[in-house]
Amino acid sequence: MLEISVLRSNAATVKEKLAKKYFAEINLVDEILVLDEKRRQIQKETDDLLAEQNLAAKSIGALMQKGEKEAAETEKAKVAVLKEQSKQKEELLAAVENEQQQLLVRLPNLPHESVPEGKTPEQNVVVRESGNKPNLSETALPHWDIAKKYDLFDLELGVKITGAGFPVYKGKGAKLQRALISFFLDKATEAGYTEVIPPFIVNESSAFSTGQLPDKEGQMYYANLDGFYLIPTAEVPVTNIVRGDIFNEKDLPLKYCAYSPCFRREAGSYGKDVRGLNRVHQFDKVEIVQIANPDKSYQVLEEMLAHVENILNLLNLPYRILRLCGGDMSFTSALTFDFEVWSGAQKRWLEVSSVSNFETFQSNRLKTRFRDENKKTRLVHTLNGSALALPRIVAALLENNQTENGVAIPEVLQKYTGFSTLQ
RNA sequence: GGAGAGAUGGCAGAGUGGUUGAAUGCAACUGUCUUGAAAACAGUCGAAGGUGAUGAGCCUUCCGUGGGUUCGAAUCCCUCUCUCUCCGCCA
Repeated sequence: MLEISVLRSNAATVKEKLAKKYFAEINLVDEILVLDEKRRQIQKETDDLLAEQNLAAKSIGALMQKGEKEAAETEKAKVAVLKEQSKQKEELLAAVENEQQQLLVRLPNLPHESVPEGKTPEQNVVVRESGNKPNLSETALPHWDIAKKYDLFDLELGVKITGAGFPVYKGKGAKLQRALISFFLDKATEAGYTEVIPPFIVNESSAFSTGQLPDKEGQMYYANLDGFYLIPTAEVPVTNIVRGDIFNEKDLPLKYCAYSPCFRREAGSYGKDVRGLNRVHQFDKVEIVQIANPDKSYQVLEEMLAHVENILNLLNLPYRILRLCGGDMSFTSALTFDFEVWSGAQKRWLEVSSVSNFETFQSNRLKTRFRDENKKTRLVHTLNGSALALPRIVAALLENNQTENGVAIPEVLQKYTGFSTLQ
């Protein structure tokens, strides 16, 4: 949620930036500002009425003590009138505040100045490409066929148990999942992130604070009996750890990492793009989150990018980094970099990580602040990134490392898997 | 699931109708002292909104949530949520 103060002082700039994100309802900005004007006016009137009442109540108390009953009764009658007026004002105020909030919540975050122009994924900018694409023979198998060959995971079985998009990992395939999770968590811990195991279902407040609600309920599984949502990413519970908190400047940044399964309804297309592990409803992911001083958050973002890049290098996967264009960025993000790995048999790039700075968009909802050097409270910046999401990593590993004698496991993973080849 | 108790500032803990946004202690911050630190002493020390210059000051709101009673509520009444203790069930 954007800060109202930003709209107030920079309406023109805000509109320009929203246009860069291809936001369709730019007129909302003006509507909100009109409401804001109205809100403050009513606020003032309400406060004045309440102040009058408070004074009267005090004087009644004094009169009662002096035994001046009649004078007290006169005052009481006066207060009754004020009370009626202030009650009406308060109701009006609540209505206007609510209306303003409803509109404010619909504005996406403003893109950072470095965000490239563009509307579609094709216009994302490749920052760099690294690693060598494997030379696979024409008979190289896509990962779903490799999985079948070595019995690593079974999607049909998942259909029986749940439905499409819920893989059942088996044997060495399951072990590989566990190995990757441990490897990723160890790397994050080495980099100073505190490991947490959060709840995998969250309440409405949490889903609202990180920006999943309102409007994105379609992406999440919902346990309606309790009003809980299955998390689409660990970002939601982990970022909500700091909801409502005020930190000292010296305590920032806070660094958390967490493994979690992620549940996404992903109402969308079916077909070859979503075969195998390319897109599933439940998958595993290790997430890194930082709560940062706003003056340093872009350094933090760089650090997080370097962290993800390092892991991909260790896994020896060819990857590229994209700077997302305005039109392809998420609602909540100010700047996002996507990491894609090359999947040799499918011959396509697969997104395995998305690293973003949300600036104050989430913290404004979370009410997460810190005290700066002048003891003033300021909103923190929140950042997060996948480090990493497993299914497409597995897809790329299987495809790129396939040989006639099985699939070679990257050396860094072998101490976690306990085997060097999948066969 | 049943019975009881409770929810106050970063923490602990007073406060049961009238300058109480809230005693006191601890923590924290600033200063004095000290070669430095500690100790001691003095002071400061919640948040949000409005108004003002993003200052001072002033006003409003907030003592789990939402309602109610009253001229006036942290304090009384109701709702909900959560926590704790005991019992039951259970990985």
